[in-house]
Amino acid sequence: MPSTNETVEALFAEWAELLQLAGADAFRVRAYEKAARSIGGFSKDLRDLDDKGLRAIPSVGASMAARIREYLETGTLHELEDLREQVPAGLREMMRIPSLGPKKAILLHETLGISTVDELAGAARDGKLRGIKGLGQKTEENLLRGIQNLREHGGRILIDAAMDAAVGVIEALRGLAEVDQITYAGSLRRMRDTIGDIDILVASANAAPIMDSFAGLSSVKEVLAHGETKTSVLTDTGLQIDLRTVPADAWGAALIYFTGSKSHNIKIREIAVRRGWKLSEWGLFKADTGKKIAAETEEEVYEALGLPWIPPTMREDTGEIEAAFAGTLPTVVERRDIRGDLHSHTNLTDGLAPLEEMLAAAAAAGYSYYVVTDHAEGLPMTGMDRGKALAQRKRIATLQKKYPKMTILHGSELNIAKDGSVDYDPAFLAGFDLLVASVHSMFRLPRDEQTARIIRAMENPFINVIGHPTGRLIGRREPIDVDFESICNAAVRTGTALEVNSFPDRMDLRDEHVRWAIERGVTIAIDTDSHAPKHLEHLRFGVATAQRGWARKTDVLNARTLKQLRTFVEKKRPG
DNA sequence: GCCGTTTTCGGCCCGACTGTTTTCAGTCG
Repeated sequence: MPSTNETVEALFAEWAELLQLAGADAFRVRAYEKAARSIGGFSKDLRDLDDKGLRAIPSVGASMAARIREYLETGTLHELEDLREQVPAGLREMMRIPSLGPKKAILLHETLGISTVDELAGAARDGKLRGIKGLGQKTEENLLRGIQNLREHGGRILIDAAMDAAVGVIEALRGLAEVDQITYAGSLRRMRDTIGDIDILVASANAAPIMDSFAGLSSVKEVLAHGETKTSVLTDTGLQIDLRTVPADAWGAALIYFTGSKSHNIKIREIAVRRGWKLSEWGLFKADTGKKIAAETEEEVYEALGLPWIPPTMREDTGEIEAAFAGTLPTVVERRDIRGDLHSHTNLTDGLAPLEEMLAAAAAAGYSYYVVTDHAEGLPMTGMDRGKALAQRKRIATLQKKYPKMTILHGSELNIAKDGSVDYDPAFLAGFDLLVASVHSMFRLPRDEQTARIIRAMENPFINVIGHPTGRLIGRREPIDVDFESICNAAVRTGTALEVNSFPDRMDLRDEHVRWAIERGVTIAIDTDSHAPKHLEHLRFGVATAQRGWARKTDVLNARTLKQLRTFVEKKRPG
């Protein structure tokens, strides 16, 4: 469900790339990039803003505001259309190849007439790149390898796979005598829902042996760069891992730098520059004398800049720096705030483990309550029926005796039909403690129908949580098309929570939706949708997604006590 | 193209590494 803001963000980002390829001034390009990000992260719908409101968006001036207005009124951007005519679309595609930026793309286009990735691959194979100034044999090899890798792996991986790879490297290197500290940084530390490459940071006074060990790991297929403080490799699964080393006394500055995001870093560096300082991965220094001001910990560096420590998940330059200065940076929800899971399965339906094992895992996680929500009769493939549901409820009552500290609740994940109705009748629904309802089919309904369908489900007094609200499967299925604003309003009006599903290929709601939702007063539920005991560990991804959406503990239904949770359910039910 | 506890014009983040250079441009994060 691309919102207007997301659509305009994508258009401006494309505009920035096309400007680069048209040879425009670099600062002008950056202005478009900044505006794109700023619009994408803005919490009000562009359609609801007048010209003054548009210009209040950071990095949007008179010119950008006029263009946004043009798009809102005509559905098109005539200058962008002109640029598209001027610059072959294939050149943008070519810039996805590592080591190929706008300058080389232009050079290849102007000298050889190359305007697609395929043409480039052909030209490189035929040796046609030789002899062009600035391009040698090595460049030719790198481009061919880059194209192959792009075709085989095509970009980003899910966060759990990235985490496994990062932890693997860390475990392999942690034991080296030269390693003082080691951790992952980059988009993995910020917990974006997909990860492009992995950044590992090491504190050490003697980097060379670490670099060599890293380059020699058995999973390394190819060493892309091997310098004194930085080594980049490609693993056998096509994943790029960058290792950087810094002295221990620069750890904090380096961690900030390598955690990013890039735009967050740029903004705090600008703050440093305005004070006559210079911030880099080596520390915060006085620009004139080079005297060190701070470097050892993240807290010290932020404090020197006049800022509180900002959680990595919030470092996206979507207003966190301004909020930090104003003292309004929210204290975001933490893993330890979560008291239970509201969405889980067993092998009674499509889970992989029996009830006993799921409960044991939940108790081990320290939960004070846990809701078992197997699918309902509306999904025939699961073979569920009312008798089985009631039998499960009985078993739960028996098993409850084993868990004095954890209350086991009986729920179900209902299926939302095309018209918004769900499984079972009200009398049967009333027998459950808590109910999740989710879309499992008809993902391509028109926006009006899809929105009405979800809202009707929320109006059902027995439904407490909408599971994976947009239905996306990252890389495999687009989110359903709904009017998210209306969904949020209905969620607040009906007392229904929207789920942040922690499953790595869902992450749904996603970060931006969470931010929109909580700004509108929506209660969210951070669930794992576990189908096996080990899936309970995915909770941290959901918590991180909620943090990325600036959710506080008070915004989260399952950060509340059991009594408060029951009140939330009872308040909606009739009678 | 944006923006202003220096400014409505003249700035705009910083450093590592590669490749093809013989002093640096391009790319990346």
